[in-house]
Amino acid sequence: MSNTTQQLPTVYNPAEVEKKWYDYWQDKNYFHADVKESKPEYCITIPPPNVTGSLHIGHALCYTIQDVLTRWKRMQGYETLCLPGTDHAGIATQNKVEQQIAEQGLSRHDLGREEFLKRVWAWKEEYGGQILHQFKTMGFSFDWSRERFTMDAGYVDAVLESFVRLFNRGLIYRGARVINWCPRCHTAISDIEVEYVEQHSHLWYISYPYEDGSGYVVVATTRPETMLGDTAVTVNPNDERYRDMVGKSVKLPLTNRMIPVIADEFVDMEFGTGAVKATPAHDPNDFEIGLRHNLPQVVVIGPDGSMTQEAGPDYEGLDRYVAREKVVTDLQTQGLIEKIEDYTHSVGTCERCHTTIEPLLSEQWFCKMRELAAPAIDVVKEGKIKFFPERYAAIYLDWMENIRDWCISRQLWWGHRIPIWKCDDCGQYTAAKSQLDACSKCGGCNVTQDPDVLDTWFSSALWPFATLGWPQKTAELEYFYPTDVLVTAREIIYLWVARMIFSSLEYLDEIPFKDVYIYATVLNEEGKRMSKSLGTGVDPLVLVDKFGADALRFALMQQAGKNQDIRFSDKRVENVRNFGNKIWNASRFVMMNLENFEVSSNCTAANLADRWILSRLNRTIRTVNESLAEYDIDDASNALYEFIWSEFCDWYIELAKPRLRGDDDEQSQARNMLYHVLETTMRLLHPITPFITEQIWQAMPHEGDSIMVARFPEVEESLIDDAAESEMNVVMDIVRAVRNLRAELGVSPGKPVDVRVVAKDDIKSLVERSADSIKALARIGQMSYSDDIDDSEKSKSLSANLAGVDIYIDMAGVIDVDKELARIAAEFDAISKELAPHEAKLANEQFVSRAPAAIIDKERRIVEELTEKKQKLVERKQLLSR
RNA sequence: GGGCGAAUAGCUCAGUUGGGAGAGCGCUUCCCUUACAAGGAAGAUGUCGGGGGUUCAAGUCCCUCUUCGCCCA
Repeated sequence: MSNTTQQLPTVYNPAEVEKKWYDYWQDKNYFHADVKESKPEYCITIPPPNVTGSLHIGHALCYTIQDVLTRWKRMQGYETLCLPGTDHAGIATQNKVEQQIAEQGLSRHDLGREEFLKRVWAWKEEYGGQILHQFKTMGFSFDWSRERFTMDAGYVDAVLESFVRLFNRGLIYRGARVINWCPRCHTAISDIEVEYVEQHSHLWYISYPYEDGSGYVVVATTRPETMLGDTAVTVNPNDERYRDMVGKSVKLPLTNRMIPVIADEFVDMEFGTGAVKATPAHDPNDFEIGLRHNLPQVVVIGPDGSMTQEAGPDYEGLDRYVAREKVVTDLQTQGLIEKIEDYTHSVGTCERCHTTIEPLLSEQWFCKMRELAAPAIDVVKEGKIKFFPERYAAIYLDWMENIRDWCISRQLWWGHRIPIWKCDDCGQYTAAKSQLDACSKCGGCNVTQDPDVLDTWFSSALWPFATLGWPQKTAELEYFYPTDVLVTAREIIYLWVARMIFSSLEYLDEIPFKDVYIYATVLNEEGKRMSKSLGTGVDPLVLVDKFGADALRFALMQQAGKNQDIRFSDKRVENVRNFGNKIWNASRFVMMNLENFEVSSNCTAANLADRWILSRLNRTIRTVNESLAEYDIDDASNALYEFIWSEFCDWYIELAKPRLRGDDDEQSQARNMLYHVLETTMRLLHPITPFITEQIWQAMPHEGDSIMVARFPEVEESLIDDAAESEMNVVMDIVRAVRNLRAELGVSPGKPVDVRVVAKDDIKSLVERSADSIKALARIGQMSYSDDIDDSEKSKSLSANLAGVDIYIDMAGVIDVDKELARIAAEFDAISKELAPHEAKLANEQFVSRAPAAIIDKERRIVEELTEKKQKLVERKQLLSR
């Protein structure tokens, strides 16, 4: 050990060391995992972030969890692979590049498909995957040599392979259904890409006259312009108000069409008048109703958001919102608006461009889901895949059991082009992995490939196995698959977790991962969702600059439990930065005392403090391992925080100080213990705060090249020592009591006080054995013992009364009697208050007869203890009052 | 509308099978004691959201209400 440790700065500076160690780990190739049949494996394929993305706090949380697990398992001796990559993010990426070329006044149509895609690739090469570099700042130990992208060659092959298999199984079909259409992006988008926004609008009540002239039925709607596409009025069959109307026809205002009144259970009798209009081409629910009742589907709003020819000559070509105004005005003119109410409801908007989504009847490719879903339901029901927290399994199952067919086509250019060719001669579709020149059905040459691309989720559903080489039968797939855990956000359960599961079962007949851990949503200090558009986001990299990656990681992990959402604030990270500094200084202290230190392999306790700290250390090791296994990373983090700060630093180091000034044996023992406990603690902490632990570990005597490949601590049960812990608690109580008295007396901290200890039997022996410790920690000059002391002496002293032991500080008669009496009175009240419920329990016959003996004993002990304290206070009061 | 979660110290949150209410931040007092002032020591602070119920015993289990949040429709 060099002397230089003494010159180490008293403040830990993360910026100086973090990059250095990350480079070191990469140089040593520690992140890389290979097929090693002799070793157990552990594998995570990280949920690929969007290639357009940059790191936000939710990512920081999600991927830190994965890195903690990865580092933990690696240290436990598993061949550990954490495989990174990005997702091509069809619509998001395409939008980025469209915005870019729009600055030059160009649209993608001006460039043409081929040229546009070149631009997108160029953009991807230059700006894409920025987030992966940011991951390095966070210290993530991902195997960069295996980085994947959902559009790299091998991955494309996996996508084509899976598509062709599904198509040939008859699970992919073309159909017309109501999908989420973005009139600005001109594409279908998935449910998750729809953001619901509260809007203040109106509820329009429109009268539809009965054909037979017998009056009107009034329907309420939030979208009057769609009435032009109505093909029925729907009521609930149980609704008595309308029972007689079902089967009648009404005249659809502003058109010449007659539409029927039908009955369908779906209708909510409470909404509006209980009668609603059905527009099968512009509402997903009405679409379903339409199918059940064979209603025509009239498309009145086109893909660009303006009214179609079907809307009639008065409206054709008008924007849907202009048409809304006109429809209302025209209806009012005819006296057909019964009333208009204010109404607030959620409106779907495109998450990319915030245009209001148009539910639109559209020809798309769909994937049949029932058959695929069935085995995916079973594996969760049978517990082959477990959710953490468990409750999310129900959410998954509920969605799976009510699954709808999946719209997989997108009217975009950036993505995996759908490998289907349509034959212009026979009209048949053929799916093929490579360019098709002739129709597989009729042999004709007039085949054209479908212009659309696949939903991005179609490809990312293959992530856990496509990244490991599927459809090739690779050694990686054989060895690392199924992966161990998927860590993801709850809104992804349907779109991703579910699809990964059924895809894996379909193509590999195997689950993709054993566990699914759903992490918390990160909120800001006000409890609002962090969002870039709301400006409520926190940039993790700013926090890393300010406090270090370790601090951010630990702060997130402290809150990464199974319950609540996380309210995040800088203050927490700052606090952890201080914790890091504490560790740093504790380490400096230990290292200052390790000159010429030889590591000895065995470390045995020589006294109570040693037994205690080893016991506490091993309890911490147990907690950390057990908690990580259950994804209770908050528990692991807090156990470490508590152990390091409140036990090792506050007590053990202080207890070691006098021993370090003692004889050679004592010194050697203390140094050995300090070294051992600190070194073990660093290994235990490493998965959460990799940088500082490496920095300290490297500065200590150590075996091996890096803490990240050192062995993770395992609990030694034999070192867990209840007796030592309870004895140590007595010692700590005595020290606290003396300090308390000193504080009350206003004795300056440096000045020793003389103390008389009155205790009997085992406590007395304990105090005698631990005298050096107690004297050092409480700054006691002379400490004397006796079985009792006489009243005159008592009256000259200040005292503290603990269980089995009393402490007196001789005041040489200069006690402020009034002050002391007041203190006694206050303590008496406090103890009485504490005692009352326990006495009440024991006075209760029911309790004594029914409660377990151990509990009754415990209550008796409490009462005895408190009563004794009370009694002593009474005596003391009498003494002082004389 | 359906489902889920939350309500504990001024603030942010822990509280495992029911058995003496905890931490961090903030606050008060004292202290630069040779690891650390990003620190140390000593303190103060709670009708565990309201109301019922089960039990010898409820922050913890059950019912109900209120208020927030999320997911789905």
